[in-house]
Amino acid sequence: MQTTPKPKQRDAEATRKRILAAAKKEFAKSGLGGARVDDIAERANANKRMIYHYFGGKEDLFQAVLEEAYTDIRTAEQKLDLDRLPPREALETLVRFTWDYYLKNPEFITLVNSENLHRAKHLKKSEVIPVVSRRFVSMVKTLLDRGVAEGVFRPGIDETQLNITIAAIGYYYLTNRYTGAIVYDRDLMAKDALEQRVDFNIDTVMRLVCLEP
Amino acid sequence: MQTTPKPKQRDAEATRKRILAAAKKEFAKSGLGGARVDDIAERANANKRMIYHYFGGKEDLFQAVLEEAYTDIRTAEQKLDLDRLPPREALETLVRFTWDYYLKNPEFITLVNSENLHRAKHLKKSEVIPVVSRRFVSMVKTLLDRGVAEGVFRPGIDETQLNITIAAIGYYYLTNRYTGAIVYDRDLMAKDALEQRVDFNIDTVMRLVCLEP
Amino acid sequence: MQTTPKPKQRDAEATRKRILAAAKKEFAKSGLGGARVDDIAERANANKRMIYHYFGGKEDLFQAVLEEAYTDIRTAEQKLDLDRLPPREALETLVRFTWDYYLKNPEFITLVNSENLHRAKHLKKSEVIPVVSRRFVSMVKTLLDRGVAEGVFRPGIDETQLNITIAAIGYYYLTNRYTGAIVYDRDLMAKDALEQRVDFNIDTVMRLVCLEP
Amino acid sequence: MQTTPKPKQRDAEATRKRILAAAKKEFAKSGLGGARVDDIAERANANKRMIYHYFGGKEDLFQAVLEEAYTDIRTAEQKLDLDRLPPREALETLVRFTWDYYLKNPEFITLVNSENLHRAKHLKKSEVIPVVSRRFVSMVKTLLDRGVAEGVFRPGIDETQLNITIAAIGYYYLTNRYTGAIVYDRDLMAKDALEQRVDFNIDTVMRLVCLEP
DNA sequence: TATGAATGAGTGTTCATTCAT
DNA sequence: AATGAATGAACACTCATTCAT
Repeated sequence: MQTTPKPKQRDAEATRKRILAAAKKEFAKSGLGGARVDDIAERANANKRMIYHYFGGKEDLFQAVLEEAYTDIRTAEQKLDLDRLPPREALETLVRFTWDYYLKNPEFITLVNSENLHRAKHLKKSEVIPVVSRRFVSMVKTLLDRGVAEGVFRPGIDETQLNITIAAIGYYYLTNRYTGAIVYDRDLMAKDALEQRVDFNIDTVMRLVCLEP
Repeated sequence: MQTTPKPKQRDAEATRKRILAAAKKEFAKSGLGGARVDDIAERANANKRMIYHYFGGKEDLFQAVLEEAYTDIRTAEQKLDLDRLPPREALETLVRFTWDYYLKNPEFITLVNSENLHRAKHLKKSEVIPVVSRRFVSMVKTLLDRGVAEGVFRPGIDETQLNITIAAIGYYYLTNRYTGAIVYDRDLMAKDALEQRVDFNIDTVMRLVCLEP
Repeated sequence: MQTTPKPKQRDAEATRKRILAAAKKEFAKSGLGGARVDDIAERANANKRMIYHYFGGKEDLFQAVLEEAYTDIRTAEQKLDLDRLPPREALETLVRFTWDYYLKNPEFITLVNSENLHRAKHLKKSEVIPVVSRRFVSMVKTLLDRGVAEGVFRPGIDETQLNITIAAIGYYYLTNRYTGAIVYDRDLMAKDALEQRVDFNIDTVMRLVCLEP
Repeated sequence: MQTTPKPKQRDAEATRKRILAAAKKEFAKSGLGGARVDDIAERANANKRMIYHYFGGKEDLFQAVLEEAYTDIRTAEQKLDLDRLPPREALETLVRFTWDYYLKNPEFITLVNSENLHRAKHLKKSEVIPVVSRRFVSMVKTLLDRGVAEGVFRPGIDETQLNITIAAIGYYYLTNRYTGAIVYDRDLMAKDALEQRVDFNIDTVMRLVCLEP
């Protein structure tokens, strides 16, 4: 297993971060139940005992990983600064960003799947998730309102339904790429396949939202 | 735990079916790694040894469950008999069916997620999956061609991309309903929410595929 | 560690008994917290897993051991058949029996100490203990009443206080024999020391209970 | 957990005392094996490292606690100044004191039990215990001799047997109060129960020792 | 076909203790 | 003197699987 080097000794914050990063990878690879505390410690180049020292236990560590994962994507979305773009460009930017983010951060998808297998038990306990989520939803709501006001978006589109659809068409393709490769007998991760998919998704959303696609 | 009654003694086929049904529930609830062989045996009202007798082991049992799950949905799709309907009705029927099937068979989604966590390891070994999959893909391909020929569908739509999108917009909503409830601060499983979603999905697909939505 | 031979293979009841006997020794030697499940399994010549199979867990096993220990001493007391003896002989018999039992069954004392360290948590859950205890107390009560009626015992002696004192003067001597040996600078377990003690205890109780000691 | 305030920084002796007091409570609550070094440090409001600095280790700390506990009770006994009282009053005073001391210092009993579980391993290493013990035994011996000389005590009573009995009838009642409450189906720690017991104990000893009880 | 006892490798977690500052 | 990060051995307990009947 790939391990992160221990930069200096006795650096509490660094150890904590190494554990968190290692845990993200292991949880993404094997899920909450399948991940092994030993493996996380080994990958983090840390003593297993430190996991309990810093996080309390495996599930608390999983919650910390989840919170970080959600905070990261929500932060990146805010940085898109959609307000500066015309509605159509902003919408396309969001769809493409969502796709790219899932593609470059495959752990996010697996972590979310794992959390849903456990019925969002850990997310429910989180205090930070509702905060960042609200900001995200209102960002899209603002965009929709602006597009309607400017006469380019259809009115009456629910921002939650749209959010879910934008996520769904990228997320599903990637999370189910292994079974999908067999069912559709295709290499879904080939370069052209990925480009074809993101174009298809942008087209799907544009036709759904815009008055003149 | 709910157990299935043992109807008569020494009924080989019945025992096999009870085990399969129990395994589907347990695997759906906890994933491949999280499901317990003991629990499956208990739920099936069968001796644990029988699982090894009939299926070989936990992973073989999982493969059998998966194959059945895929065969079931593919069989149900064929029964839709889309050929008898005009293209637009056929397409809407397919979208609605997909949604309803996921809703009524929530195990399917969790099983597929679990299999993707394991990179389709078991599906790869299956001989029946490619057969039923091909039939499904060609069914949609036929529908698309028919719609184009009749001048109601846009030409050039890839049947795999469409299939994936139809699945995605239902599947994602349901598999991520627990985290979704928190992120969007809504009861995604309320009756109106479900109705609203299927309508939204049909609208999405119609706008994507039809020339005059 | 001394292990009990495994007489025949696949004898459920025998395995259960071997585990129970081994557990009694280990719990007596090290207390509930100090005893090791591995050591119990090894001593019982059984697989560790069997402990969980038959008893559920370490604490349940401890409770089973305790219940057996209490039932054993209470059963032995009933076999004294004090009713057939004149009151004074019966009383002396009881005091001597109590001493001898503690001496020959040193685990009993350590188990009870351990249970008291845990505030009788396990005894509280037991259903059998109250039953056998009541029978024991009423046995002594009957004896006291008979002695008073026959004019040989002082009236007004509380049977619980007497029971506790009879137990105390033997139990304390034996449970504290290690620190006692240092404090009193004597070998408290030498043959004469033991004989001297039981005589002293009988004398103590006789002077306490009888009208003419 | 209740912590002792840290009065000033860098007060070596105070830190040592806080640790000792905290250790006594934790060892009394959970025994030597069950007590946690972390908990002791936390309760003492001291750094865990200090325990090793001042005492060497957990077992050395336990020995220090034990030595203090024995020294305390022996010192308190000396303060009774039994020589100033007539023999019968002196004896009653001793019995009552022993009871009261156990009642007010319940840690003493649990510590002694714990030490006996470990076969007096730590007491054996102590140099102070034999000294204070000898003084205690000779105090009672002197009392017995005086009583005999004054014609109020029976001659020939062994001071060690008497000491053990005086301790036993109080100690056993209190250390086994949890199991006792279940066996005798009584609240052994109720105010009247305690008063009744000390009276019973004094009566027991008086009848044992005095010529005319 | 069916049963339930038995197994050994592993799980997350806890512990007393030591190291570096 | 004092701190808190770090360690490795152990701990109770669990698991899929096999054996004996």
